[in-house]
Amino acid sequence: MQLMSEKGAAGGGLRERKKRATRAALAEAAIRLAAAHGAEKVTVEAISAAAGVSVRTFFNYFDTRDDAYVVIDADAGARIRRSVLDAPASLTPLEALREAMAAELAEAEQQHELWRLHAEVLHASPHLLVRSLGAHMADETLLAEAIAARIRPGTRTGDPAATDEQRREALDLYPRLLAAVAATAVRTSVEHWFARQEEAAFLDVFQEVFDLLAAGLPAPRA
Amino acid sequence: MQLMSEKGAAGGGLRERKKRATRAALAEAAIRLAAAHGAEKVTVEAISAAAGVSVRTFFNYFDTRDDAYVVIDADAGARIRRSVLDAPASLTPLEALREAMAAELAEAEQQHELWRLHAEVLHASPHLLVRSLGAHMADETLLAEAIAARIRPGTRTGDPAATDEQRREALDLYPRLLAAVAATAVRTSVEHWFARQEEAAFLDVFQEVFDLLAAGLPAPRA
DNA sequence: ATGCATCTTTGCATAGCATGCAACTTATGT
DNA sequence: ACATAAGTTGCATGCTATGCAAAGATGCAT
Repeated sequence: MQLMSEKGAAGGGLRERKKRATRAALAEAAIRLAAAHGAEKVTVEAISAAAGVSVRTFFNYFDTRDDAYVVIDADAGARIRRSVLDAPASLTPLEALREAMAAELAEAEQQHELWRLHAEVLHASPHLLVRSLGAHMADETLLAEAIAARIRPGTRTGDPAATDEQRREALDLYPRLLAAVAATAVRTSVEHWFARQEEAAFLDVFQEVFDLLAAGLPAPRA
Repeated sequence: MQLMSEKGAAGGGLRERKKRATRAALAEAAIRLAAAHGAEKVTVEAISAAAGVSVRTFFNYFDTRDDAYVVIDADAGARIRRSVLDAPASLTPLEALREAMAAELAEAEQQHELWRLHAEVLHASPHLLVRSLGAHMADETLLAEAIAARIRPGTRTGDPAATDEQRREALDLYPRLLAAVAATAVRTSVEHWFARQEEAAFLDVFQEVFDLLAAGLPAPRA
């Protein structure tokens, strides 16, 4: 019995592959239609038709229409957490976080077309940007756990039996704040970069944000 | 001609007062019903009936059902902005922000019952917490503008002719980040306080969060 | 007070989102 | 090949949300 199925990989039986294909087809159809006609104008019926499944099946994969717009890579959070845990001990938690997220974002930027379409769609309707935040909030709690585990190696992390409620209550203020601020850093970086694309590369903006945070948000040249 | 009508005050004609009353009645009915039966189980019909208006009228006041849950005090943002602008020049932007928000939160905490019901409802369904963030995001842009104006007094703020798009593009990274981080600070404080209500008063948690931010999120006792 | 202009509320019609259920089709394991 | 489990589909249903036009309430000038 292999330990495989990191569940983001390509393996699995025909069934799993088909499911992933269907989900991907729905997500991509949703984004392309949204980019073309505006997110609010696209009906679930249109998305389903473009992906070649019934409307009912769409709702087997996504709880709401908007979920199809915002869930890009369901495994990114897990990779970031592992990266935080595995980072050299010489790094501060904030530095480890910066490295982990920078690596992930650099990879995301490779898939240029989809990343760009996503940015466009989300930017076009703030409503979706908010949902995107929401999609990352469960991740945020898990990330806070990983940070806590890094600081205090005794802490157990990734316990599947724990409810979100329990996770939240067990957390100290510091890891919680760090995770929240990191998510905010990403969001702010994306917004600023998108507003001024000509002036700066995305990863540079991201680094500058973390520099500001590490410096305690000092008042700029008064 | 008085300078009055800070539009949160009690003044105004009968029409305005009635409108505010209706809106308040809807918001309060929504929160009470949500606290009692669960936010998702409450229909717009029930909220409208409890407030004594028609369903259609509900949608004249709120774009979506969930908006009724999250919009507590529509003028809080404006007060914070003014407070930031009026703060003594000796304070850093971060300090001015902390003072402004602490004052506002202290007042909110006075209205104990509603504040508490809100916290409960939002905490019970993360979905709404997300929408709450969204409701504050427009405010966030305005706040970033106010911060920019405080730093560079030449900057115009509160121009009603500017679109959100224009506002966003004009902003520097620093004020944008500061506004975003401040909003995150509030959210994190509320979450942590709610998870451990016995252990610490809310405003103390809030102060600690800002201390951590001002110190550059240093690694805790390793 | 009377009448007019403006704003607000309301019911009705309509479209789209979302869920439960039962029937049907397709993989998987033996 | 067979039985079981998993996935898909259509149908019925309820709720959210918007446009429109009629009716009601308010503000204002005379």
